[in-house]
Amino acid sequence: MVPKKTFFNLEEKKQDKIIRSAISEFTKYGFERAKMDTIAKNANVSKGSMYQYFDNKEELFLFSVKWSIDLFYKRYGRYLNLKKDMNIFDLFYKDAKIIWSQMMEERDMVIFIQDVLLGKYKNLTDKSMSYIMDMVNKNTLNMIQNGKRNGSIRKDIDDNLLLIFITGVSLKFKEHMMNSARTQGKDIVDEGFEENEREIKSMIELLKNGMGENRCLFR
Amino acid sequence: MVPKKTFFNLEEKKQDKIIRSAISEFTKYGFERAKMDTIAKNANVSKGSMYQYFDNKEELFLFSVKWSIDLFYKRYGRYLNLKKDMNIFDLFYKDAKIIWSQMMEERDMVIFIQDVLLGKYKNLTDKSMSYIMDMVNKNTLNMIQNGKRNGSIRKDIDDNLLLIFITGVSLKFKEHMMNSARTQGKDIVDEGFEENEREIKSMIELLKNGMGENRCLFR
Amino acid sequence: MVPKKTFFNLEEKKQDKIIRSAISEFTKYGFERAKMDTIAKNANVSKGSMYQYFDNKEELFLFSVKWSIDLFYKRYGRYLNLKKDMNIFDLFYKDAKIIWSQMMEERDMVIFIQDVLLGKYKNLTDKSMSYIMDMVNKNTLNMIQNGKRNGSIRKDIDDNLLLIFITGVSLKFKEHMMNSARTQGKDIVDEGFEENEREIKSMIELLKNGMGENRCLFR
Amino acid sequence: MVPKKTFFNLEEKKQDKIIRSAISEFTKYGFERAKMDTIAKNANVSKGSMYQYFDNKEELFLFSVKWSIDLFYKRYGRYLNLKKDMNIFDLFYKDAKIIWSQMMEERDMVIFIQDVLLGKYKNLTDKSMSYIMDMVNKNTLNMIQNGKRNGSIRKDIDDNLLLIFITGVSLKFKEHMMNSARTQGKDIVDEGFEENEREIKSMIELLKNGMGENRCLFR
DNA sequence: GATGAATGAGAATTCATTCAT
DNA sequence: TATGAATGAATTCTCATTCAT
Repeated sequence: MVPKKTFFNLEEKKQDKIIRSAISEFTKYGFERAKMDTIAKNANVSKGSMYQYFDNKEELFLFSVKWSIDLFYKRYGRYLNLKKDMNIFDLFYKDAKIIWSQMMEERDMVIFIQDVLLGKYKNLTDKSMSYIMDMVNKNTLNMIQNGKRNGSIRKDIDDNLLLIFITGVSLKFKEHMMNSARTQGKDIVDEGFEENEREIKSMIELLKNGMGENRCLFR
Repeated sequence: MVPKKTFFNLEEKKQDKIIRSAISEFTKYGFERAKMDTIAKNANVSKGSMYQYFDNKEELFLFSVKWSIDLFYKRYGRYLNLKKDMNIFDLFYKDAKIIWSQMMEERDMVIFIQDVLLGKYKNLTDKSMSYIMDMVNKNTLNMIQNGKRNGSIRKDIDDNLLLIFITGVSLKFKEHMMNSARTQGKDIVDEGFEENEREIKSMIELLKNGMGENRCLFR
Repeated sequence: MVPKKTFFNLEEKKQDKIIRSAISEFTKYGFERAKMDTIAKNANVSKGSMYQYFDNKEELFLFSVKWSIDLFYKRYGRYLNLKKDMNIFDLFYKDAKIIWSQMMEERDMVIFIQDVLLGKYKNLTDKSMSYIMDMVNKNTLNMIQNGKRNGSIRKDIDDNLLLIFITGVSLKFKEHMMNSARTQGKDIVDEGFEENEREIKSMIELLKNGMGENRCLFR
Repeated sequence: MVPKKTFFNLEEKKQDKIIRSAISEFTKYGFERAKMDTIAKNANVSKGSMYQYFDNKEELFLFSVKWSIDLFYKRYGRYLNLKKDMNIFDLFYKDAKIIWSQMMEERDMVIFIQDVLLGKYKNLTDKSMSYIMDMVNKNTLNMIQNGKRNGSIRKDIDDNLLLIFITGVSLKFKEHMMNSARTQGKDIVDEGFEENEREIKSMIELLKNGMGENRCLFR
């Protein structure tokens, strides 16, 4: 998962270009059909150079995953963070909004991460996948525990089941949003978001109060 | 997606063996790395024959998907069916139980279907994937509409969002169960199920009433 | 060192052609520079087929070695054999004669074996080289022990040193003969052999009685 | 075979280091698999610099050969030299002893030279190999002629055959010693030599008097 | 002179698919 | 129909050599 140092000697801009080229190719074609040659060319780099940076295609892939997650958190982590009084439902809201806005400028990366999380590359990532899952889950688990403490989350259900519950909804919902974004193209941006916002809120409502009918009306 | 008639001329047992061999290979290695040769050998069939039954690897894959779904419904469909008064939560319960018991004898197929549903083969299945998704979603959507009608599901939220909601939880939860089954090995069967049953019920509770704290106690 | 069974399914003629092509290529260019493609083409076989017969270039090489030795012994072994009363000097004589005549029809193979014995492929063969060395040395060692017993070889010197002594001379002398054969082309055959015979006899004289001056004249 | 003058501008120490690094690499991996990069790194020199010193890998190799021989003769030549009354058997003795002691401190170089002499690099060296062979053979041939003149070597056998005879034994025997040295590690030094000395003397005995039984006892 | 990043020609190897028997 | 040998396009990966700094 670690590129050779030669990679880190490159200008950051170039590093960027290479990884983005890789991400784009992997997302488009999957791991096997992705060609090193194409990745190289799209990054304006020679095939040979790629092998000075990475031992092989798998290294490149694994590092692309790490890079994506890291970048995502570096960029958007602060939005997600984690004020004492923030609860998991706000997090879901913010998270969804971020994903949505991200889809506008970083669609490749977002889709790539989504694919990874959905297990599209299971065979490859099982090894080092823990890295991402840990990162993602730790945060959520934290929120859940906070929520239990401050009374916004019910205490009678195991943390891990709650994690599965929210993660499941979250993944599928992100996928749904991404499909919308994909379909709508890059132009929608704001108008698109209104409709979207309504959906996000509905989802949060479901997370909070479930889909059963006779829920408390006064809430 | 349609094998040649030669395939259907085979004894059913042989058809079975071939598809199961394919499923196992695809699950283990993904589409690209799956080898026709290995699939053939594991089915005690010659490589050449495979091409008398299927035009190419993709056909084989696509048919394997169809076959899996069909078999699944043939076998377990009656359990899922669809009495007028059954609600989606009962469905979830049954579904989960089935998956669990299925993992014992048909783990390859179950995992394969799960992978397909999670989008691992998106690139391939986009074309004809609709087939399954339709089948699965139509059912669920039906239930949702039923539920709304008979008062077990809230009416203020869009059908499709409810679909996403329940599907998301369902997928992730199945994955969780499958991992448990995998870890525990084939021997657990019954003991394993007690713990499992508790989890299923917790999940249904969450689906129904959400994870928020101040839910109505009188329910 | 073992080809896949597919190789042995081939007509013996074809097997022959393939290995001879390999031997010729290895001898001409050494292991690294030898191209699978060329070997395949010269054997009227496709590159892909080569990999149905052998796992990789190294397997092919290793098997070529084994094949050469085996063939050599199958063909000429009987000449070398090993009558009770044959002594090592006769063996040397026969051996040299065989090499010489072999150079006429099997020059590639002979040169190849010679190269292997001389250690040209040391890096590759160290692993399984034992096979040949054993074969060659066991025979010679036998002769030496026989010789000691029947009084044609001095007993005051360690078997292994005698082995080194005779092997050293033998290798270098074969090389010398091969160079002659190479230089003279294929036409010499018989005339060439007269001169050759004189040399062989000189060598045996040296092996027997050494190069010191005051050797016993009555011998 | 001639490095660029830039090479000779280097401190002698550095020249040394570079060539030794090359020798070590060539010996370990053979010419093709030897990497310029590794050679450079082990000599604490940049890959680019290597190409300021040598036109290409082959030049480097060829010069390494020359350098080895020259060094060998510079260091040990005086021991070998060539007093009027020295005979070839003394030479063999000295030679062997030197090799043995050399194996202790210059094992890389010794092995390298041995490989060259055995023809491991035949394809490469054929061109300029004459340089070494000439050097080595001229000496030996001289000795032989001396020996014939002063009565220590029989006159009835052709010089070149005698050359082959002694060279063959010599090469194989050196190889044998080198293997011993390799096996025993660097610590043996003196104890190892006793056993060794016996072997050397046996070899000379064989060279002088041959391996035949009924040699003259009065000698 | 020194450096090490960049290059790309070249080779090994893989495997879906074809096809003669 | 069944077989499995044959094929070659396609791809990964290597490394000597060049060249800008």
